[in-house]
Amino acid sequence: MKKTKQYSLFEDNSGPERTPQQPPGGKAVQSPDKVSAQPIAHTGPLSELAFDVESTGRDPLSASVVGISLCREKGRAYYVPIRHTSGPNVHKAPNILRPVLEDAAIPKIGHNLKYDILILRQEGIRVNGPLYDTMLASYLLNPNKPGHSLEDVGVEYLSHKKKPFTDVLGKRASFAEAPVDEATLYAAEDAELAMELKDILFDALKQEGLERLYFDLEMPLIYVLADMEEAGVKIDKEKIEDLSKELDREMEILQAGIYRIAGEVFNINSPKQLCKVLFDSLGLKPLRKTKTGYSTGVDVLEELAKVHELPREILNYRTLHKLKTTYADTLPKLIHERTGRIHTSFNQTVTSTGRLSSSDPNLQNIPVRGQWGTRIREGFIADKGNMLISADYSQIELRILAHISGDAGLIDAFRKGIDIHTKTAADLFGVSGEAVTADMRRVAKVVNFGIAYGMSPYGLSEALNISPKEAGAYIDQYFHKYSGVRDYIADTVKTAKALGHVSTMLGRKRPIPEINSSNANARLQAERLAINTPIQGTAADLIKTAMINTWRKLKEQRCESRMVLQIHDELLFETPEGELEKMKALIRQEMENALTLSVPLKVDIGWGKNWAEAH
DNA sequence: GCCGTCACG
DNA sequence: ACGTACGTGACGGCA
Repeated sequence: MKKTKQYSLFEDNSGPERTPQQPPGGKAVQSPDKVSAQPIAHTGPLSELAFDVESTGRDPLSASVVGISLCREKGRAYYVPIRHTSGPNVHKAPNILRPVLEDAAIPKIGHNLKYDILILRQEGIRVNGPLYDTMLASYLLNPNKPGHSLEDVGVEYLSHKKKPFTDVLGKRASFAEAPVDEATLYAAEDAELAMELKDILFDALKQEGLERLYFDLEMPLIYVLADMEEAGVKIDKEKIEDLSKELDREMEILQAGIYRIAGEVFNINSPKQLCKVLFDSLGLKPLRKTKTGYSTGVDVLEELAKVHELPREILNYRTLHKLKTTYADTLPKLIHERTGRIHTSFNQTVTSTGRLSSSDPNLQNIPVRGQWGTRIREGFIADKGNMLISADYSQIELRILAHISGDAGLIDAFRKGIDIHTKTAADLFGVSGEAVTADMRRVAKVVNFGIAYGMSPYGLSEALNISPKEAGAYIDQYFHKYSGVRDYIADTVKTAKALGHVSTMLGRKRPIPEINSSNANARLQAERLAINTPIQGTAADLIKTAMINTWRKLKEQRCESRMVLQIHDELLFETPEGELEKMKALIRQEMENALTLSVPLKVDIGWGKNWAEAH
């Protein structure tokens, strides 16, 4: 269907006519200081539009739009000031841009579009349509890179160094205070750069077979993540603050005990001072070194706890300190003044495997273990009249291992719904399923996890506190019983050596540069990455697919339920109580059928007034 | 700004 | 002989 709608972006000519400036050297960045100054879409349908938003502040839920830079063809970028000037056009600008940005038929080009989308929502503009995000394109082309800023990508693909932001900012408090002509030169550069990068990067995506992954998965996910970030999650401020005080009292007691046992007062949080106390004053044996001294990590202190009472108390203190400083003290301060909720950022271009990450704050590492973990999760609550639903994939990585390895025994076990750790234990110890003891199952569970990480006999021996020889025997027995897994690992490493990269089920690629290294350690490390990445990455592909499908269903069916968090194999929803039953069925349907594997997918669903109940 | 440590999957 | 399980982010200490 051919698009017939036409836009005259700046047909409102109520402002004074102005001749666009042509900067020296003919650099085609033009600087109208009024919205009406320069029509850039005066004829014909707009086939695509690169844009970039300049805003006040870094919080996309509070920042206002200072101006929007636009580019519809290479070499002609414009800046539309919105907060820079006063006058009749200032308030019209968003209204003139809205029909273009909201038109689902017009593709939008930009770098980190989720951010611009969220800021534009503060102006009441809801961006729609296909998104060509150059940051995501760069990420898919090489997820190993440490960063994908517009600066990074511009330098790599166009050898283009951006004008430093500090140049335009100078000593000014905000971009909005910069003279419009200066602001234009800076702002329009971003839109133009994204426009230029788009063709290069999207040609490369096609070349690399990453187009489907981009257009079917990562691009639609932008809208899902924007909604999740905007929704945020509610916490019970008083409950968490009370918890902080309680943790403080507990820590006081532990601290006093530690000083008494140690016979001196010192900073328990200083590994350096702790080393002096443990290894000098008390004369305990250091078990392991770090780059800077002796290790006081949890495994060392666990071992030392067998011969002295202090290490156990240090561990207890550290647990409370961690929970207090990272969660109990911090979360209440992050409640957004406008929404009353906590809003994380889901980062789509960070991990090497395809997973998301969460930051500012990280809501993917909220404590779950122990009584204190439960207490903190009780502080994550549903809004009035709502419930939280937690839906998590059961044994997802092992199911994916079963699928991609094609191992007959593993596939058979999952198809029959057999407890996989019990089954592995029976195979490792040569007993029947009924004869598997709790301890045998514990060992099998560690082996199952280790397999997906490419573990060594030594690694397993450390995890199980057994000898490397025994550990090696378990591994040999595992591969004897699960020869499909053994062959998968061998094939994956071989393929990685030949191609220099590994792939997930949906074609996501991760370069493994050290796979043929002459340095044995680097090579072995690379082999572990090669083994693990297709598993972890396919799990990421799967849950991202489920997120998009579920989100679309929620829209289609006009549900009020919202997806609020993703924690790698779990989705958290906030649901009006009246939608609870419908949602449980919908979520299960979408998550269990997101991809078709040779084994069934199983999703465990819980619900409640808070995250502890729902989990 | 790095390091060690530890919260999560 | 070697170091030793995959992926993250945030905190306090210290230079």
